[in-house]
Amino acid sequence: MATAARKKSRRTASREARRRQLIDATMKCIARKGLGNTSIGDVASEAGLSQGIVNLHFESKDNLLTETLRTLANEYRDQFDKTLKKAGRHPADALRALLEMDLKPKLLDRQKLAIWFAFWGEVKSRPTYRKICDEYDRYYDSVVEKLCAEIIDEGGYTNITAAAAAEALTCMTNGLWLSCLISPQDFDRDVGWDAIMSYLANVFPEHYETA
Amino acid sequence: MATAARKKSRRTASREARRRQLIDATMKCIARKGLGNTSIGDVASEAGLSQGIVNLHFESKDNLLTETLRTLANEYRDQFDKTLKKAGRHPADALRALLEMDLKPKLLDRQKLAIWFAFWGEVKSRPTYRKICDEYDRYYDSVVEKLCAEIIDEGGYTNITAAAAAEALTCMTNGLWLSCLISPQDFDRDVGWDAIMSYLANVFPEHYETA
DNA sequence: TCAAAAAATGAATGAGTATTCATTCAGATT
DNA sequence: AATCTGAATGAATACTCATTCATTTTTTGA
Repeated sequence: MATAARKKSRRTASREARRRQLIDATMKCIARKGLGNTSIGDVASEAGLSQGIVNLHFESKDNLLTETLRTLANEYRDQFDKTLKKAGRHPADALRALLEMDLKPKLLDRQKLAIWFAFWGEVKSRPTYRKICDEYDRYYDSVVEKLCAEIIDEGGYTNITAAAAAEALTCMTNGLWLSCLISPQDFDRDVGWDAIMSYLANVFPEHYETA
Repeated sequence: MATAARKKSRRTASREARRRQLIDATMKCIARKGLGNTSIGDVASEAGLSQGIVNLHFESKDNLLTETLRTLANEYRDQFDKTLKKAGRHPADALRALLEMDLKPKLLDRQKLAIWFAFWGEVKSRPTYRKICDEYDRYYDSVVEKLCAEIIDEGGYTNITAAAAAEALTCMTNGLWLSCLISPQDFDRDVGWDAIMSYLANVFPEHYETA
């Protein structure tokens, strides 16, 4: 009947599913409109839900944004750990796999990058964001530095310290993200990969070959 | 008399001086409160002027922000050009000087970094910001790549292309900026410099020595 | 010295937005 | 079927903020 036709098929979902749905909507909005111009109303309508839904599930906008950053960071860490586990025992292979991961389309898409940079852009004025980013970064740095140390040990390299190599590599990937964001036309994944691989080949010649 | 004592010594300034004053105030606000939370009122009171002053001199907030980004970018380019000019003819010296400049306290302070990242964070949703950043970046990249090409030519290096070396170096400095922003406690200018120098020493061994 | 022009002010306007909450509704329980 | 529960709604509230503009202050130059 008339009512059936009008029925909007409204559904209720579990708390966790709704929160995740709203976080996904938030990410889309941030990528499209920027962090500063994303309103709670935007998020709700992106999710196809009503005005009050965000405060119902997250209490405040602040909270929603913090949880969004955490979710983003967790996704990255999961990728990181999965890559590390799959890569096997050889430190040189593991390191290569991690760097490759950073350039894989899945991570290196402008949508996701825009969200990372949106949060990084507020790091100075929002201590919470800084702390979250810092916490995760420390972990990646320690893993990469350890891998470099093992490679240096294996190869008996004296040309470089593990700290310097790790710093160089992590900075390079972060810098590539910025290039991709700012010059998408011009950005070439292969040139990026060449830059990283030629670094490895020059610094750890026993472990990596020039392309 | 009474009026003289009360006189607030209000002054009018030249159009250019006022604009510059307001841009400086904008930068301070962005560093302190973030781009999204900086209001026109904040800027005005940071400058010690009245509510309507920004629209009087810039017509709109959008305009003020765009002009602020341009000013920031111009400042960087001036530094860049001055460094290049002062560095002399040898490409290896010029390259080292440019990289050193990126790590100098003057540029590498969190105040300024916060502003850069604030704008980068909006690049995806504000095409104008992207275009401005892109325009300047292209120039730096071309200079650095040319220097690398000259060094490669001089040294007869076959281990790397100029494009890959330039990409690696510019990415590294940008990545160092991010480290400095996110982990200021932990960040060590010397480790950053080591990372860059060890790269140069390994890739262009005829031109740079290990520290 | 004084009138016209320019600069600056700050109150008023109106659009937008986070948050609240009384009400509605879908689905589970009895 | 009747009742209950918590999810979801969306209008109302109480802000904040960009922009406008009538008015005041300062500068200019005749």
